[in-house]
Amino acid sequence: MKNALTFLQDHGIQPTAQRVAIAEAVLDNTTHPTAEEILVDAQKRCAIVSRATVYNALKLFVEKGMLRTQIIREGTVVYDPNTQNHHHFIDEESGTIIDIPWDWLKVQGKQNLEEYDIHEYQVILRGRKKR
Amino acid sequence: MKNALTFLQDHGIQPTAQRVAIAEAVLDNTTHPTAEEILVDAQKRCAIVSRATVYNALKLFVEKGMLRTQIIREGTVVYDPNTQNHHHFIDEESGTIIDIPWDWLKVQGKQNLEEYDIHEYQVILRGRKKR
DNA sequence: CACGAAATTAGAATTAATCTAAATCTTGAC
DNA sequence: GTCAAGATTTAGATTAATTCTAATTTCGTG
Ligand SMILES: [Mn+2]
Ligand SMILES: [Mn+2]
Ligand SMILES: [Zn+2]
Ligand SMILES: [Zn+2]
Repeated sequence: MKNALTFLQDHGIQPTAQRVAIAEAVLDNTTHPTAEEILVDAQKRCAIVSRATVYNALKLFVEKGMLRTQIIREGTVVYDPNTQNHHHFIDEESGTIIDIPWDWLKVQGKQNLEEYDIHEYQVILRGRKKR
Repeated sequence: MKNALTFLQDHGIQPTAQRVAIAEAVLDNTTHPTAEEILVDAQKRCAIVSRATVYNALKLFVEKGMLRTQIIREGTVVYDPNTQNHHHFIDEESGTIIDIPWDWLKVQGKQNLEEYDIHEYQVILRGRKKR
């Protein structure tokens, strides 16, 4: 369980009440929430937080490397507190996005991509989670 | 070079002038165009085509298996006439999306995903194309 | 030709995200 | 302690992708 206040300070971010509430809403959240979902959660943490502030703060958190965005859902960006390399499984029934540990999968054949300078990659899997 | 008229008929789609223009705009287009880009292209092919018809037709083409959508660009869906399994490389400078042949890469370790029923997957690579 | 179904359309509506410009905090220099 | 400069927050306007609506046009068939 990450301490939001410490986490903000460690990333050189001025910790305001709003930013702490937003950080708490997203840092331990493994569901890959949208900005709107983070807004709703942050507002429950008894702070006065506007939509604009949530967008501003999330953009800042991404710039500072606290979070990443993932382009994985149609129509909306999702935020990911897992900044390590990892893959994603998307449940086609529910839309749930699940982290897959980096070392569960091995991608071979990248020597075929000599003309490409690869900065990062991931496997995106779609299907149904059993049971 | 695919014949748009024949292609529509083969997929059981009534070939109207608008649909032919839209199909011509997208079928040989390897750039992963957006609906808006397809609209502009289709309108050049001297047909009267509205934005609503482009969205209607693209949705139909996807339902009929002529095209796929890819969730790969922020803020907008892109259309892909390549319906075979393949991977994608995204040039971070230009935003260009490039098809990577399926057999260039091998994903190993899927036995770690026994709890998941995988319907499809792809590798998404980001970086810079050299030269 | 006539008629019902299919297709097309302009524009309204919806939604995610960004922008604007004013109000409110912080902070550090004095 | 005071206060200006800069940082932060905000409501509401704006933009952009997409969908919806309801009216019009076109098509296929008898
Ligand atoms: Mn979500
Ligand atoms: Mn494009
Ligand atoms: Zn993730
Ligand atoms: Zn493709």
